[in-house]
Amino acid sequence: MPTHFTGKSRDRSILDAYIKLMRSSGEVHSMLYSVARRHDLTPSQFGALECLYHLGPQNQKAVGEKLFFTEGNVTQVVRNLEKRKWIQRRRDPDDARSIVLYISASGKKKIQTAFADFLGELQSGFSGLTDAEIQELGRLCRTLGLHARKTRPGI
Amino acid sequence: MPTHFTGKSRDRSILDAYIKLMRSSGEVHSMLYSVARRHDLTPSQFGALECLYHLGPQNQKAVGEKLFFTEGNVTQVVRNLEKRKWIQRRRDPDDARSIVLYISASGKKKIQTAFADFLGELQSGFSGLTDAEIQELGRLCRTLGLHARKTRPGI
DNA sequence: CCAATATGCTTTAATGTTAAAGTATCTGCC
DNA sequence: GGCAGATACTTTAACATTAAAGCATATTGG
Repeated sequence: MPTHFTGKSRDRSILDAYIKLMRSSGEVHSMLYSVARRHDLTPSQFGALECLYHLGPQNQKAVGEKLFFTEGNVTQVVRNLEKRKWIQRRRDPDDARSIVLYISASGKKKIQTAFADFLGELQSGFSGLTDAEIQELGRLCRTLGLHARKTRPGI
Repeated sequence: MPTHFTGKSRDRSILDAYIKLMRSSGEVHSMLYSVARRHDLTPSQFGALECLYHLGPQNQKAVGEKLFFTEGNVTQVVRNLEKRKWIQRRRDPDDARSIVLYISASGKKKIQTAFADFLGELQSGFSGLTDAEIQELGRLCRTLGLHARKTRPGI
């Protein structure tokens, strides 16, 4: 959202930072999109596989929360991953409502390759920043994210 | 994309910053989403109206580039805005291929209200950061965005 | 124990987005 | 002038996402 808003100084800084935040995250998302595409995945599938790969088996609810999916969306993404044999779904013996997701051997292989590819792209993307700047960016985003979440109505 | 990746130090910083960037931008996008929804707009419609409001009449191509829409998507968003009488579309007399978009009086009113609402949310979201931090965040995002874009294949 | 409510997931319909192919117009080069 | 390629937009089909309603199972309070 480009803007020529001319208001109070802090408001201008906020809008400016907002635009740059959304632009940069958009660019980075484009990277993920093109990497995922190259490996025959959607960004959502990539995220879900990565989540199961690095964090271990979890139920759909947990995956959905981590990736900001809506409930119905998790069902869809997970169904497609199962169709491709990259994950397995098993009823949780302790809670019959819940379905636990396990990444398969082929799923691991798929995400390992795709993830390495993505990391390579990220390295290029972040190449203009020093280590200290990268950490500072992380810190600022974290603070922003927490406040934004707290502020959001209905959560 | 949450991760427990354990690799080289810089890689870890990059992935950590990446996650926080995407989380915070996601939260901020949720703000836009809920504000837009409250005003009976989609985020895309909000963006397009804001663009025409603050930057003046432009053709569809220009709007699409600024908002990262695909061509087909611009057509759709703009058609819906015209249906609601918030914009007008006029052939460019100097280039018959091009259609220039003008925001209408009711469109202005709509975006003024919605934009003020959104700015209020942004102020809350950024309330945890000092002016200097906000500017630093903007600077870091800008650098990242430029590098990421340059890096992206096929642009 | 039972009823009321909450939770985890699925289904559905509406909508948004994308990529690719198509149409009309313009520009540059011979 | 006229052809070849570029440009601005539209259309289409496939797919992703959302909200809302529905279903089965768990949990809580009487």
